[in-house]
Amino acid sequence: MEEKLIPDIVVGRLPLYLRALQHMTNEGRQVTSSQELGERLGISAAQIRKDLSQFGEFGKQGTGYHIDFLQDQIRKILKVDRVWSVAVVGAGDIGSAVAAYQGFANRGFQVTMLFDNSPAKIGKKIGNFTVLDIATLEETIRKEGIQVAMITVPADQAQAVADLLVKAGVKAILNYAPLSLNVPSEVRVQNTDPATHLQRMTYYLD
Amino acid sequence: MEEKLIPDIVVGRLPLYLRALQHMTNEGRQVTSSQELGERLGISAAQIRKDLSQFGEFGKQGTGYHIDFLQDQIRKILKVDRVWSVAVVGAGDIGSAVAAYQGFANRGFQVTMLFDNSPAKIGKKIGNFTVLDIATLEETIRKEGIQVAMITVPADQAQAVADLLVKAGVKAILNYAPLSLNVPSEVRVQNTDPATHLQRMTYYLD
DNA sequence: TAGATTGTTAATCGATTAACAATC
DNA sequence: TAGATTGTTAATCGATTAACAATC
Repeated sequence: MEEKLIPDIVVGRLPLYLRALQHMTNEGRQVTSSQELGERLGISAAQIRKDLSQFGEFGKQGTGYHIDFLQDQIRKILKVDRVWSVAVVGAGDIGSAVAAYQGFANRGFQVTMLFDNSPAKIGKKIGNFTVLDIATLEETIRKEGIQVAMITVPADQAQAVADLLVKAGVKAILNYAPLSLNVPSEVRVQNTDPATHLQRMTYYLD
Repeated sequence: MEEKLIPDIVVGRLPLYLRALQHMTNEGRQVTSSQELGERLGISAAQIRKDLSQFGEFGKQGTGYHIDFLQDQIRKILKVDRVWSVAVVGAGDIGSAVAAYQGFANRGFQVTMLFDNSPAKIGKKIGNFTVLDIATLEETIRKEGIQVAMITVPADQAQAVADLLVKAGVKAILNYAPLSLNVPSEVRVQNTDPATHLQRMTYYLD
């Protein structure tokens, strides 16, 4: 049923559109246009229309887009019209922070497990989570059918954790460790490394 | 002295090259090639050579690149051959975690200040930091000449904080709040929103 | 109707890759 | 020397933008 091949760069912009639309809903807005969306996001109106047109016709000439309707459509496209269970591996500062993060609500995700390998942490409470033993990760994740995980362990353990997650059936990994993970091509990885992000900006400073 | 205009997408890959080279150094390696780097990073060898050639000739035919030398060159290009002072605004879970993050060492950054607006936090110790009053932000950042900051406040306060940082002279912002910031064109922003990253991957799941 | 804005096509622009002479 | 790998050019590929007929 997936007819067309959509460029990944287009898929990558949809979450930004969705976020802006949710923001507009919070402001009590009903209708928007490609131009307004573009101004908010720093993206051209033509590009937004082109991106959306890959998936269907969601607007009306002369009027624009109904915000609620477009939101629903993008949620379906991105498959965040449901709640994905997320496992967090690594109960350090970052892992604890993302496990407690309030920002996943209404965006399609709920952290349901927090793993670590440290005997000092296993079994202890961190926020609402009881830290689980990483030795039980594969079995637990497979049993629950979890497909989404975040890696928040130190760099030297991240690849081993990734291997374990892949073995357990995880198909999408958000990696906070500062290195490039090696995974099979059917597994998606997104990296978020604060030093890398900052280094990308210092080039432009004096 | 900046002769050529370098595409931002090229600048964005340099931190990845640098990270891989640092990793190789840790493994005790001396020499690498565009092919090896490419395999590690999932980038074509041709692209790596092309990217590097924008800045100079760093390799030798038949041999490849001296890792230490190339690292030094990229550090200079990215201006991380020095240590940038970084201000963190927002002393919640995420702000506290990035303020304590060990991964900035040797990558050009040191968090030196942690701000918040909550009377319950101001003056208290969080890790090695005494939380500073956001009311003093502009003056303090300007006096110290800080150009790099991270925003880790809730979404509804992020734009106001960004405005304040820009007024204080900050030129590079790493934004953890889930919204698009509006800043003048001379200020760089990088966004990192876990829900957005995850939504970019669920499209490919079943 | 007049004005606004979509969806789409064609044109432009930019990025990636392939190929190879140069040379270590 | 023979083999390897660079830096660079030209070709290819893909993404963005401009423009406009369709139509609400």
